Amino acid sequence: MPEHILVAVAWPYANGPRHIGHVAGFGVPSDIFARYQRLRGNHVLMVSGTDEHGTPITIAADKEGLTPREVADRYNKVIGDDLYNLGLSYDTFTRTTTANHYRVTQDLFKTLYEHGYILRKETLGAFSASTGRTLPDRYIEGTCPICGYGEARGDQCDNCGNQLDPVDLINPRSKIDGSVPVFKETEHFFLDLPAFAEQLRAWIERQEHWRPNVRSFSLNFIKELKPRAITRDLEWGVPIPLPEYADRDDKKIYVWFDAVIGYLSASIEWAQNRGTPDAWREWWQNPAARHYYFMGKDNIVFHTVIWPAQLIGYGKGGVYGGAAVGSPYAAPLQLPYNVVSSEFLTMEGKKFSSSRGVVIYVNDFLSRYDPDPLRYFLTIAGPESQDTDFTWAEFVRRNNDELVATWGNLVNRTLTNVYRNFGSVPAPGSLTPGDTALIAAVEGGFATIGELLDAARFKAGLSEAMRLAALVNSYLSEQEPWKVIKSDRERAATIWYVALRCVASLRVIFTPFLPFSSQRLHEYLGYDGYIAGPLEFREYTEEHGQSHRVLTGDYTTWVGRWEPATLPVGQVLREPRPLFKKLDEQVVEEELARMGAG
RNA sequence: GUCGGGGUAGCUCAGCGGUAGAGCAAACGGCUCAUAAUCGUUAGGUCGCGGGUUCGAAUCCCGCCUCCGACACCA
Repeated sequence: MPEHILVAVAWPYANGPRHIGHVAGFGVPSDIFARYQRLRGNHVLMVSGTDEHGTPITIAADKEGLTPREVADRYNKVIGDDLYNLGLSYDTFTRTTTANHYRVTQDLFKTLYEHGYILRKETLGAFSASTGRTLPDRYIEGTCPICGYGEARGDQCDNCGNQLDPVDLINPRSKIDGSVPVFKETEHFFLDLPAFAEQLRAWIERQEHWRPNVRSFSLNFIKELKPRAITRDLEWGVPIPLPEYADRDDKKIYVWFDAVIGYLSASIEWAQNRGTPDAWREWWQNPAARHYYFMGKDNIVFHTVIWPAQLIGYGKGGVYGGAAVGSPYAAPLQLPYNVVSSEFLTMEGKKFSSSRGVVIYVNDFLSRYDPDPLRYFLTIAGPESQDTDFTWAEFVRRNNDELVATWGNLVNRTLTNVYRNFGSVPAPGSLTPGDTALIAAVEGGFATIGELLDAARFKAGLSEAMRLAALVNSYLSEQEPWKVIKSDRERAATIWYVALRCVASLRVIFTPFLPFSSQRLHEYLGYDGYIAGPLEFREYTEEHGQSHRVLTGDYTTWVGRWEPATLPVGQVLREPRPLFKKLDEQVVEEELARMGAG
């Protein structure tokens, strides 16, 4: 029976282009998972969007002489294009500046406030004397009151490591323009996390299927919960939905509070856009639905503690918590089923840093290389369970010696031989025990690799798929059908049939990992339709007349099934071409020189 | 500083209580259908250091060295 699976992907922040470390953490793993679940026949809803509020966007806007909205527009487009070009199959990739998102965010805020889970408190905040804007602690520097270090930050001294309060800095100044900050009392709203501590602890303890680091980190985190500020003195954000703040433009909901709500608001938008406004409830109010969240390790507590607290506190309240007329679903909004966090990717041994030129942007990468080799590398050598290193030498090697040599070559030698000698799927004679053993081994991959993907073990899944491909190469070397065909055409036809049938099944197995090349293989083998087709952008206009672009696709028409391929004898093959390109070793030096120059 | 995660073959990584693994690189051999691709064999590690628990530890515990993260207004 098909299940409802929500694939909730971290929202990339729209203050600049994203680098390959970002998509390694949230993008590629979530897409492998979603594509696999669709092949299984499950009802997948994969949502995300660009995260467009917060101080870093306003700072980027000041720097570039633009409005925050213009910055968000620019990078929403860049990031959306990147995800499209990588083949990340979102059902809805939207943005946090839609009217829909504002509406949902304000409903959650208002409902939590009415339920008593949002507290008001006066705090001392730092403001820039020149612009009047809030200065986040980390944008203030001065002399450390403890060790005397001259360039301590407002939140922490990098010299002695002590946590600081910006009020205590000697000679504080703004890191942005050098002016002396002004400190004044300001009211803020706090999410009462301690109120949820016991429920959260009990809930997290039950999640034994979570990765151990995610679970223990979260349990540790909730030992010392304090109310957490969810508003900021900032003009760029979702307005606070209380009458006394209706006319004020200096205080907004904090970006983190609204960004996680995006998972819900994007689901609602998806349902609205396809003309079935209540369809999102099949995922959010269906107790049997499972929600998987994908993100980098820096985001864990937002998804295991803060967002669940928001959902628990919202309960069955508000506009979206209750039952819809005629809907069979009335349960409270679903909590995460699994929170899959990745570690970090480093670059030639160093931490990514755009300011220091240690960076490879997705769009730059894809302007010179194909998406599947990048997806391959980020899966087989990605930061799934620990930090891993990207080097150009390793990328070229993985591409040439693994992807091209093992899988690409198996496909190419099989298709080329069959196409040339038979033109269509040859009729096999009787199969030997060796033939059936190979077929059984490859087809067993649907069970073993399926289990690995269900458990979000993508690296192990892809390794196993590669092992199966190598098995078929080994079979061909042993059987030598190119020799056999000279004396026994029927036996040669049988060998090629066996190899081709294995390739046809591997085509399905590789689809979640390598959708672009799998689609081409699908066509070469003579199949019709999409096993992994194109994505599309659609433009939607909201009630206030503003429109925005959504990345989506018509995935229900795709034809793949996560099961051994049927390969009809006589199916006519299309002329094959190599699936992947071998890269020249020179690429390594060129890319390193490019990075040095940038 | 506090908390957490790493340190395993030349390289990149898996294993996480029961005789040390994979891929690549290296050496040798086979094949020549295939993008000079492939297949087989061999070699290669006192599993960061020092203690401890255990019949038995890379795997659990303690200490140390080292690298990397998180630590509320950095998404």
